[in-house]
Amino acid sequence: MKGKRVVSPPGRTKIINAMRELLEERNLNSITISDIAVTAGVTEGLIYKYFKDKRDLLHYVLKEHYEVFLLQIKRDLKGLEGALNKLRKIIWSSIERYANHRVFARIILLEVRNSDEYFKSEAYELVREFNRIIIDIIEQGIENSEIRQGLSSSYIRNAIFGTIEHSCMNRAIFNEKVLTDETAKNITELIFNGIKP
Amino acid sequence: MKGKRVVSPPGRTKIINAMRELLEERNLNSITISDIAVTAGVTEGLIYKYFKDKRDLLHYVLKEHYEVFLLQIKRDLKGLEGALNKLRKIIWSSIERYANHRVFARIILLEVRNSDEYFKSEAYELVREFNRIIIDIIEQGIENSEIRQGLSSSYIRNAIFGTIEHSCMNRAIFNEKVLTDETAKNITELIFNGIKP
DNA sequence: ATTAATTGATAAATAATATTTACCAGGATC
DNA sequence: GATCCTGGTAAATATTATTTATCAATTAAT
Repeated sequence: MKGKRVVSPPGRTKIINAMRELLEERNLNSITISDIAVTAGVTEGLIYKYFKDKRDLLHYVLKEHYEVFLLQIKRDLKGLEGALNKLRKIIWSSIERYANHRVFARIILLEVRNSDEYFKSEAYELVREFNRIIIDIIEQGIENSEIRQGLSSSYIRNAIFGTIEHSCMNRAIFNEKVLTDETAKNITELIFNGIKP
Repeated sequence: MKGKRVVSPPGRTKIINAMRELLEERNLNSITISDIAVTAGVTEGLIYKYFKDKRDLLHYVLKEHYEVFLLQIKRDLKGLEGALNKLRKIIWSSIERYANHRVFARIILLEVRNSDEYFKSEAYELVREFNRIIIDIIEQGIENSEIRQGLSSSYIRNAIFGTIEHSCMNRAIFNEKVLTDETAKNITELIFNGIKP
């Protein structure tokens, strides 16, 4: 019954899991192809069977993470009314994601943005999709006067995500705990005060 | 007359300049030791005479940049009164720095934070010094009621620098122009609204 | 002034990593 | 039963980073 390619071959799965496992503790640069192969229990060559190179694998891991994140975000927004309510939810959910998934935080905050290939990757496509969702909400908020006019939507987005990312950076770098609720509350309050009409 | 080690040997200077030149256009990962040596017109071995490895050289380049940045910031603050006035100046100066120095922006926003050695480097020491200056100003602002209470100083700092960094990220990545004055104005307005009592 | 140390630099060897290639075994296919 | 995918291996090769041995020109010391 199972379609054309529902399950990925065992070796491939082991490689992906090995990469995740290694990224939990170390940064990309210190992880070698050989490390990945040993951790996965496969041969180095197999990695190149399924991925172009180390970064390609990295982008794939990010893509998987981002897919579930985006799905969660979309579900979170269902049934909510009002731009600010939606933004509040997105802020909380984003922080919660970084707080509970160090690998996700590390990849996106520290590892991908310094390579050209990332911006051609499927993972980046998902990031852009998320970005469009945010921008739409902000513009809707400006339209119905929940958010004051005169500030371009991209500044507001930068403020929201810049603040979130900075607040979660030490989580990614030093494995410091992030208090999701408190952080979300403070950031939301600060930003909402800043953008209210 | 010249002191113990005022001038660095020509080869060393050429290496540092080569690294700066290459970082103007490409990311660290795509720059090889050989690239640096060729650009500098020296042999590869010489690089290891003066620097532990590629990252050590990167940190040195950042340190040089940060020294002049910090000096400028300190001068900027002279004669200013009031926490908000000082913060406004720091925001403008930081944006201006990123806007006019792509190498500086690239190194600090994209290249260093994913390695452990960075956090032991002299460059990072300077970053911490800057950070202390900011935190002091914010706390002083809270004390004399220019800034409202109840928000911890580190949240405010995260908001300020997260927003700035996010706003300058596309400058570092895609070499997009940053409109310093406009960006500074918008960010300042947004943040100050967010933190006023 | 002559020798010894230090300094700035090179060229070549070695080590570490990444990547490609050739090959193999076990199904599915026909 | 021959053929052809598929998932996989092992070994060769390429690329990049790093170390070592050496040298000429100063500088310092006798």
